[in-house]
Amino acid sequence: MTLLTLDVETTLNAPEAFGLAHPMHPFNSIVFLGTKVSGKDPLIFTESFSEHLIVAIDLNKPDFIVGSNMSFDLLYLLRHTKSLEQRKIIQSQRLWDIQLAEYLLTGQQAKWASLDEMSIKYGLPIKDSKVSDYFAQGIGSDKIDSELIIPYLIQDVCNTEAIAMLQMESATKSNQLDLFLSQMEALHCTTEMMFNGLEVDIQTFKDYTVEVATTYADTKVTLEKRSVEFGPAANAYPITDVDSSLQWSKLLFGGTKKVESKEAVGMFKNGKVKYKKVITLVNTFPVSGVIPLDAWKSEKTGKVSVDDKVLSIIVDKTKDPDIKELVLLLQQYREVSKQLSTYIQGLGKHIIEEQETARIYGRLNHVATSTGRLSSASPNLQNISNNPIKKVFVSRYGDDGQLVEFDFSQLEVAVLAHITKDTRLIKDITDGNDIHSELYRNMYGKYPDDATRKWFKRLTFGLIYGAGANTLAENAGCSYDVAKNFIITFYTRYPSVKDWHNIMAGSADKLATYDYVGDIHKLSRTWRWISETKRVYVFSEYKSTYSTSRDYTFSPTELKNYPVQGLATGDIVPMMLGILFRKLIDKPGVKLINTVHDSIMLDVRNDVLTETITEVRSILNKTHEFYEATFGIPLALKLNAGCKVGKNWFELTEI
DNA sequence: TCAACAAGCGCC
DNA sequence: GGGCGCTTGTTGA
Repeated sequence: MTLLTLDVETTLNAPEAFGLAHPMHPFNSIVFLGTKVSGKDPLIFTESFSEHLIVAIDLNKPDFIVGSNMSFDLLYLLRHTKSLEQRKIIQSQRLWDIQLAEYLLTGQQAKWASLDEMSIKYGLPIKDSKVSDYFAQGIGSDKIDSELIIPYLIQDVCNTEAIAMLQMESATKSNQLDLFLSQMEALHCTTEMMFNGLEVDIQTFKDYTVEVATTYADTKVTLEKRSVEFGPAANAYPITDVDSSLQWSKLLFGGTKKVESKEAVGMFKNGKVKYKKVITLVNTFPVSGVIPLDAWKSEKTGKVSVDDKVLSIIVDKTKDPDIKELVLLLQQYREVSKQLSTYIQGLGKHIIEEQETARIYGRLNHVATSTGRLSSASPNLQNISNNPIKKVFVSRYGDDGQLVEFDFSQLEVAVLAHITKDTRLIKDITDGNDIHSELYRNMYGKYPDDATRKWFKRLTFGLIYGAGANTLAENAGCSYDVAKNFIITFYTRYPSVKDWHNIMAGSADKLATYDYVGDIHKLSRTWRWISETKRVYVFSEYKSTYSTSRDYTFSPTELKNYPVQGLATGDIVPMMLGILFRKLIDKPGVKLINTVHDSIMLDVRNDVLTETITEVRSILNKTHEFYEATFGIPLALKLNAGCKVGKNWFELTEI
């Protein structure tokens, strides 16, 4: 086994808003590259970084390139390459990221494990903190004495290599290598996506900014005016900040306000009365006229929620037209304010303009979630509103290209069918039956219309996520009896789903053990469950909300959902990301640019559009074959992917 | 003054 | 009901 371990030290020149070390920022570059080949001494390079790496690959033919949080290093190295050929050599290698490996080995418990943390765990010497202190102060490697940084870098690569060796041994023992290798391929893919970034149309962005900012300003002024004018009761809580949910709660549902008054406490020698400022708490009048449910009250603060759901209930129930108008206005304000601050200003901060391009380079994280899903940050490109803001994301090829989005159809339901092996659910999905409509018919004897189906879907998803009848009713806005009846209908139609839910709950209770923290055992138990892909899930007991016989219980929702979410969007989608990466990386005019849980987005030049869509579709429709080839287990049903194409992310049409 | 927490809300 | 990340206001050291 030959490992080629690497670590880069870089400048920290990007503006604060980007994160000083942003690997795609033009102000940043590598200062030192440290490499180590198994059995040899480490080497330090101060120039021609990618060339040196390529020479090392060529000479040593490593089995793996090893690093910690490798996408960081790889993005720098890819940026430093001078040709596509050089990039291909780096990207042809297999990877072993010790941070990702640690995350998988610990059942997603070690999130963002640092090299220091791992060094301690694996019994290795940890480094002097002087260099880390400089980094913490925003001083880049170019400004640090190389006498100081070189030993630091050498120790890093040595520890990284040693950790990788121990992890490989461990992963082999636990039979997890298939999963690890698949996940490392996915890491290559997401690194490529981060490298490519998303092209932004600056003019569209500016126009949309003006539009939303205007609406925002108008709405805010009106809302402020109305909230001040408003006062059927003299002691209603005064709104001084329309962004404060606390103030709205006190206005709508009552609370306390501080009232300042003067109190005579005696007399000065000159005969004047001596006063003291006194602050008294006064109860304020609840203007909404709606009695809040206990469920709306925060457990920790006792505050009554004024989220959108509660506001809608007030709008429905209130008899006072002024209240209704005020609350509707608040809902409008909340919406436009979210758009402006999170999406317009938030995205704007991340645009990097260079020569002819304007791009957003977000981060796709592999070590952030409990289920193995990917997450996205800086900015989060997985929660962009489905509204015209998405028009700003366009093809980098301009009029000569299109954005293409592939979506797995009802992925989590299909994966539930696979896990539970429920024959009816497998048949429904395979035959293309709409499970929501079928369940509705089972319950009511007829098929639903479109609006009814849309409402009814919430019940299906709620159940898959593990909700009980109470929460189901609350969330879907139906009676407890309807929710209860739905659960019976679902479990009757798909009995193996019921069995599996019961088995998970029963096994957790039966097989859980008390872990030790130091030498004291924890009050709550832990259950480690290993999936067929050998991904480990860790379930812990929580303090019961209800007063049951036991103080701590497992969350049934976690037990029901982790395995489904994990297999679907933690194992299967990343596996396909890795496969697509290998198939598409050599193709001119095709760029992998983003993934949102069950979807994969490409930027494609028009001259290769048709062939690319045909190829990707055919690959994704063979997901079951890749699954069996990767994990040695047949998938109980075929997965299907849809495809949408368009000039921008908002205007995509199904093809 | 700053960091942590809470509320709220966007996506799958 | 599950999983995230970002923005704003609040709170408390």
